[in-house]
Amino acid sequence: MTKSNQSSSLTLDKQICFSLYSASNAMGRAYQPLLKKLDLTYLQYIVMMVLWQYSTLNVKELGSKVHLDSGTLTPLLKRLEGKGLIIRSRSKQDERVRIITLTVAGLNLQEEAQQIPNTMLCKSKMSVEELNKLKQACDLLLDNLNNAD
Amino acid sequence: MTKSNQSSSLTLDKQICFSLYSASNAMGRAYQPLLKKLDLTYLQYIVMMVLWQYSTLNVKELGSKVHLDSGTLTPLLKRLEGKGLIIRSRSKQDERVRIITLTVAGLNLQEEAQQIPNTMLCKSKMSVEELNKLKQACDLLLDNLNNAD
DNA sequence: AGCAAGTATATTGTGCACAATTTATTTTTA
DNA sequence: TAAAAATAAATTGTGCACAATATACTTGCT
Repeated sequence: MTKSNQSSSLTLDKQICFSLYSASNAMGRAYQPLLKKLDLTYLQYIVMMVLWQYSTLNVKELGSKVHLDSGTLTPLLKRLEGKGLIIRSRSKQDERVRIITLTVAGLNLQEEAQQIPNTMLCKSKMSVEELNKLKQACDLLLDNLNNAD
Repeated sequence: MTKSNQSSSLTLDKQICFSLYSASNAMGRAYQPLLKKLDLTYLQYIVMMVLWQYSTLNVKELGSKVHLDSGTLTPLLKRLEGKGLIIRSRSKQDERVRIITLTVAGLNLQEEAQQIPNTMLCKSKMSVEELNKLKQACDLLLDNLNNAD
């Protein structure tokens, strides 16, 4: 009576999460040469994208959109401020709240980013249909894990 | 003639890669309470899993299995050695090569990890079929990005 | 043999992620 | 209205990821 070689055995090739993790790392590496031209990291690019869409947000609103907290965002936002892409001001109504606003330079950077999604689509060598199925599965998993029992 | 609201517009909800990235982060967070009992991080758990399967490997072989290089693995392996789970010896034939071997304590840890895959399966609230499709899509994407033009 | 090229691992430096704690401010409630 | 609870953001400390470089050793070439 042995426990090995069952369906849930501890071998790397059966680990769904490890495939997810490796694909996510590979994705980050694939973005890097494209983002180098904009002098952004992947997460900085994501945060800029949120700001291109919403113009102004506080740290909590931003964090809920990107699923990250101030421990990650505060130093990142300081770096974006250092590059002159955003301004970190405080709310007059509630002094606890940091308001993040795009600068003109930050807004103008959007133009340089226009080609990135299509370039990444090509790199993936997958169809839009396949990728959308992948996205839906990831979104479902994220939801299920975040709303745990 | 505006560029906004095209199919490849720069909005977060259309980013497949961001869903992948967020799901991968959420996965790591979900593992953490389970791995805390073994005093392992997610990547340490993955490396131990490879060693439970192969018993002994050098850094390059290990790196090719987990898709990571010595910059990530060397400090991680030193930590596992510090916990008494592995031994980092050198090859007699080729002094450049580090040979990683399980200790008895490292081998015995496998038993405590047996329930983790099933616990994670429950947390995902997804079917094995859905998860396998997700895994296949991730594996394909990883392959396509790694074997770039 | 001697040296150039190649290989395996280690090191360095930057930037996430995240848990845990702290600080500052606001709101609630006794 | 003063203390308690709640909230927003910042800080601290650990451990990845990864590019770039360095070190040490081995192999191939002449």
